[in-house]
Amino acid sequence: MTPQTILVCVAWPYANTPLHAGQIAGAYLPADIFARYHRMRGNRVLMVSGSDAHGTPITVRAEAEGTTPQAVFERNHASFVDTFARFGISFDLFTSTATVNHARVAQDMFTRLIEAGHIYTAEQTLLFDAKVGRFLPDRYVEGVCPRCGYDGARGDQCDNCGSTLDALELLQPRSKLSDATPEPRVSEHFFLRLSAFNEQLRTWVEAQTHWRPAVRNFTLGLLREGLHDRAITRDLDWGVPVPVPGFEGKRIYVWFEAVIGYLSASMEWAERAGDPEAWRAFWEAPDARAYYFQGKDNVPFHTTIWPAILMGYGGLNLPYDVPANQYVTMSGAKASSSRNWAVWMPDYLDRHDVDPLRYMLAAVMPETSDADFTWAEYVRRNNDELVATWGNLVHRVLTLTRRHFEACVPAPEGAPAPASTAMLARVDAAFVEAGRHIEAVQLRAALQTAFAVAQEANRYLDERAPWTAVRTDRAHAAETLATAIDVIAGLASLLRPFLPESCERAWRLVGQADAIESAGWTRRHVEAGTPLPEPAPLFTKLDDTLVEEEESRLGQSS
RNA sequence: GGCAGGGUAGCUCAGUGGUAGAGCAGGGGACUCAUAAGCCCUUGGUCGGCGGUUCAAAUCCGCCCCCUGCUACCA
Repeated sequence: MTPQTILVCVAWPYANTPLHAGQIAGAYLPADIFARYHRMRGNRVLMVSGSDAHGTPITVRAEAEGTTPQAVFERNHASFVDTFARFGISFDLFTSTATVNHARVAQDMFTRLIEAGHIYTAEQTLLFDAKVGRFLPDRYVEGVCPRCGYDGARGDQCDNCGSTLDALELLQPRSKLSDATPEPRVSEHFFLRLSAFNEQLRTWVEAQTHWRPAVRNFTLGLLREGLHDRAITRDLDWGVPVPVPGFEGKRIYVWFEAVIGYLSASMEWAERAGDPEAWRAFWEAPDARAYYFQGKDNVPFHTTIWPAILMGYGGLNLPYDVPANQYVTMSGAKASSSRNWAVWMPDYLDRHDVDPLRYMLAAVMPETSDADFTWAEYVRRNNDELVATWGNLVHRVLTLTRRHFEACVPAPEGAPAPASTAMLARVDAAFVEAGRHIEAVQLRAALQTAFAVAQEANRYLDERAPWTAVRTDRAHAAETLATAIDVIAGLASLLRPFLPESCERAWRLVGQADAIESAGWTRRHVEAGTPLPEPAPLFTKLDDTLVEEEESRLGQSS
């Protein structure tokens, strides 16, 4: 089979707070599992993302802290890089939108879209906060709702009556940044002619029948209503400068500029790899596929705006799939930075192992609906599933083999038992089935497929009872244990996209010295006579007191 | 309000026309290699509500209720 070319694009985290487990489950973990699988298959994979350095919330946060946007960005970017490294998110490049390269690529795209007539200028009346000297996004204006009189409506919407508002309509408006009364000012901005792409997008999306229903239907809904042209520049000083004379004080707006990061990061990767043209294989080859992993809040940007930009620019591949996840809630409530309602990744990684969380998040991955994270469920899944089903399988087989067969893989005599042949066939079938699930980005199902094999292997062992057979029929026990070791080697590969660290250890425990991925996406046969090291448990059983300790951290001000 | 997704066993969820499923929790049992793990059996559900189509509906249609998200200048 000829290798496929797979571009794995992952949402650009906003560099104003550290990452929490919900973001990991929404985009980074599924992307990583998907990329690791395709690499094991021998496919050509490029997985990129980076920190989104720009945008008003970063400047607001910098002011609140008495520091600079640059400092806020740098601190959180360093935190992201550290989290991904420790959590095993295997980016080929994790960069940022603060690079010279990114600014150049974004400006080039901006310029080319102007030349092609897809971007035009128009005047806009916006609210301006004279006290902080800044134009205000609608969300940063509060006031009295003109519909219901509620005092506390935001510039975009009234939470009391649900009306969609225009910030200019608010009575007694006040700036959330300074409490000043904002004043309307006229400013000239660039607009992306999204409306012109509406029908082209609709035809395209209708053909994407492999997309998740939530993503496709939602997008078709947007297109049915009709896209509006959007302003893509802002009166800010933090961001990528508008590359047009007379607009020196303005910046390209983040959502237009950040999605271009997928392309600029691919180019940066190619440059660093010493082959500056290497990105083209992922972006220009007709059979290359691009997958965009992210949370549901980012769907419109990846199914309408970014494709429209690509259509306008020309010559680059549109997304093949946008497997957006729903949200992971924390003990029933939406994750929130301000209320400290989240599992913060740097904290988690300081206190716990990586794979139990990767397992938990993959097992409840919110592929079709929101999923809930509780520490009780985390402990249960660790103890009942990782430790008891998979870890114990490895441990019982290896301790038994070590004790009775001189710490080497036993040599079976004669033809294998039908039950053993069936067991190995089950493992082989699981590679096909799990692979099919992963390629369809149904990762929960793929993990279940692998775990069903571990359960089956425990059943197989109980039926064959090698601990009894070893006293009466040594050849029978030898054959069973040799088979079980092959099953473990297979499971180590099957589970490795999900649990890279512990699968690496399992691989060593069955006497393998090479890299686990060199076996590819197949079961490796472990040769008779292979020496086995002293077995050590793959996972640690957790105490229930952990639940209380961790839950007490939720909602506390840190 | 509009749009989208979801509402199935105590919990977490699978199941898109043909006699309701899995894991965990609860109950019982045989075993003993293993981190008292694993294995077998079992209790448990008017599939959100009402109506309709059909020989047959968790599944298709209509209305309603509840949860989540989006609603375009937060990204």
